[in-house]
Amino acid sequence: MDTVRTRIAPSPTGFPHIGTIYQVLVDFAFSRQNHGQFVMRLEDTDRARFVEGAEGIIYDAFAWFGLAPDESPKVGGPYAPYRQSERLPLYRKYVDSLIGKGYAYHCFCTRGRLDEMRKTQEKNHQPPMYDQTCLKLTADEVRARLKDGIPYVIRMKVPEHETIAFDDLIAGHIEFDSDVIDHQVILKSDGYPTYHLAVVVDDHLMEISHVFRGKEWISSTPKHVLLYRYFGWDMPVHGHLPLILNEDGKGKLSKRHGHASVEYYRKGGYLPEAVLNYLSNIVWHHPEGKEIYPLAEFIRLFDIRSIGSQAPRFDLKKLDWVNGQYIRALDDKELHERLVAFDASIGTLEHSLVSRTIPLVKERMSTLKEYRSLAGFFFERPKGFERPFAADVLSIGKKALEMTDWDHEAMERAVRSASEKAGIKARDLFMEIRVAVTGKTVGPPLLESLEILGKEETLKRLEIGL
RNA sequence: GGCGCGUUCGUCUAGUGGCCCAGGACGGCUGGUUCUCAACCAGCAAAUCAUGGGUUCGAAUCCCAUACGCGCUACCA
Repeated sequence: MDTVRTRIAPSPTGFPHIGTIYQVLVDFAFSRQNHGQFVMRLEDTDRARFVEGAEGIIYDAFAWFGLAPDESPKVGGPYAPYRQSERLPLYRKYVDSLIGKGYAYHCFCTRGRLDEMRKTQEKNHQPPMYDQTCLKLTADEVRARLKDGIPYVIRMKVPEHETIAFDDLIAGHIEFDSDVIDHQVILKSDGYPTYHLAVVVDDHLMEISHVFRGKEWISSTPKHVLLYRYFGWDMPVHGHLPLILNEDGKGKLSKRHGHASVEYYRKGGYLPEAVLNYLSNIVWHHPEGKEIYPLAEFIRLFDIRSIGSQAPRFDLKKLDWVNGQYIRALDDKELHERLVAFDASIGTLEHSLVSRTIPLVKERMSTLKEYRSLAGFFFERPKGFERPFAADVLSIGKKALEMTDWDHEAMERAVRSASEKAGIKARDLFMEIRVAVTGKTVGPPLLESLEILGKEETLKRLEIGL
């Protein structure tokens, strides 16, 4: 069997989309499962949408998830260059061969004419497609226009009344009537190829064996089938992944929604392995019904053919749960390191103090971001209080704590006996102390927290409360 | 409008003709451990398997139609 080679081809148009990572996960896992390579190619043919610096951000994102490509513009590889903008002469050469074989032609139609044409088609309830005006041009007419310097694009021809079929690894057998396939532009007037030409040429030249991409591409695939046929090349196996929908199920996960961007998860305190695990659950179902499993297990067990075809919604609540599971599975030392890596300001806090707070807040966190709100009171006095407190009750607590040894078991005995003596519920007394010391009505176990806070600081805060 | 794909609890799903009066997870609710929250444990509610027709002794599972949803329909990817 030939080597398995998968590829991701992002466009440098901004922060990477979580859908890209979802694809990378499949590419990566499939290539590892089959002892192949995973390639990254930069699809920077759209100069209008190009964003400076986006390429670096893409590497960062991949690295954060631990899904680094084996070949890329950055690390190079035997099929360089991996940036499409550096492969322009190549596309030109293949386009010329297509023209030579009569599978593509020059089109001199202006944007204005094209827009006009589409408008009329829409008005007449016809499918908006190129009307093939320039297909009728004679060789001499083409030569003359070229000589006059009239701008042009190259379009691919499409046979009439033919069924174009392909077998999709995920979606199964798909057929299209060639009459609904447009004479797609394959080379733009600026000399850049469109996606359709570039993807076919590059996937072939880079010896990509398996193409995984979102299902939105399925309607374009017949064009690619045709192109492979025109070139006389074998087509790689294609697998179209189900789209991920927005939380409300209306439309595919879009950049309008903040959580479509990888940045959202990084800044939100999510662990990359948890996000990957969640993404794995979207694309695949564990045979034992497990929902939490490491990437290695996904790579070992997942079956590309078992992927469903329906588009799931993105469920942030479930991601939070998965993330919480991963946080709780971390040992305290590792969680500490992760917190510092996530938020450098946590690294400036007293190290041993942070260490002691971690066991208390760990099971209360679903994201790293929550550490600050959960443990903030250890490091600074509350700036406000969620509710006022009863001074008389509080003074009972203060007296009890003043006289006790400073370990939480002794403190508990002291607080309980004080509340009994005063005829108030212990839980009410706990609550008053909690609000005065932490500013909040909920939080980590009170007495253990006070033990860490220290007697002096605790009493000082109670004093202020009175 | 055309073409393509899809439709099982609120959400993600298991399920490929009898083992399903449909199982699991998230979320919700109730109770327990407990100083609160969280966590953990126990339990509850929640799907006439989109609808209508077939096929079959038997259908969530196969076929057809309808409805709805999503995707594509650019010199964007």
